[in-house]
Amino acid sequence: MTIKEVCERYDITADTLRYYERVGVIPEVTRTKSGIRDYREEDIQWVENAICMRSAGVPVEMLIEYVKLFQEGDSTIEARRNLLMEVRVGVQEKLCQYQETMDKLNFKISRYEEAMKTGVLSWEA
Amino acid sequence: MTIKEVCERYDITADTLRYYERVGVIPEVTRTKSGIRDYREEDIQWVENAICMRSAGVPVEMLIEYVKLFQEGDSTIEARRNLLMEVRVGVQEKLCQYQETMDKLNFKISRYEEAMKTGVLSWEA
DNA sequence: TATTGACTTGGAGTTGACTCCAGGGAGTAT
DNA sequence: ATACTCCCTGGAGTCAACTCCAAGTCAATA
Repeated sequence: MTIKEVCERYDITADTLRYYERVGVIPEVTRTKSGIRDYREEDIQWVENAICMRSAGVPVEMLIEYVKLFQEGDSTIEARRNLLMEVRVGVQEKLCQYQETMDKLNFKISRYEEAMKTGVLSWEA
Repeated sequence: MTIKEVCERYDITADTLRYYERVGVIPEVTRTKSGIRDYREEDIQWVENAICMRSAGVPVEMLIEYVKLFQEGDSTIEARRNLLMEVRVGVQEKLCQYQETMDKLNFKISRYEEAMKTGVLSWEA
């Protein structure tokens, strides 16, 4: 799979994909003999993973750390699990904040709808 | 309430509070006659709101727009509701992505726990 | 009244995560 | 074999959102 196909499939730019590889958010991608990236199944799994984690705000730093540990082999299993658990704490916290904000937004919007129907606005902010 | 007290209460820096005010994420804060910020109930409501929205990744730009509309008065009620609905779409989308990432993390972590118990690792990434 | 510590401003600097670009190679269609 | 479109690299540039700083003011205490 060429870089372009991956871009289209995941709606991400080629620059970002190359950047991820360069800094180590994903391991080095398979290449053709002339040096062109040829994303195999495994490479794509890493790309998918990176996109998923980044979409939840997991810092690039942590993804790099994970890949590094992964490449060190089975002796880092526990360290990887610990890292994932640390990531999870952060994501869970953010998830709660997003939910709280959703609640607040729903409340505010309903007040606005009310105000628009009745013409009454008994509040601020 | 002094800026320091607000900082401590919301675990935010004074620089950030001043920045929010400067760019218009919150309206101008009440001052003492000598020009020192004295956060009143209403000011604090705005601060709380800003922190909540920012914690869900709502762009500063949108908060500024909201405050601007608010200050234009009742004629902008509908515009404000529309803005909030636009914000809600973004937050909802992010909320889903966070949930998806949580699921993935839980799955990965459980696989690691499994591997640590059994010593078997039949997977990658 | 002198020091201390918190407050003020405007502007410059930092950070994380991309995003763009110049200069050059490669593979296919005409 | 020329054009066209894609690909490559290393490095510089951009952007949002802070974060820091210098230089000065203010208020409470020794």
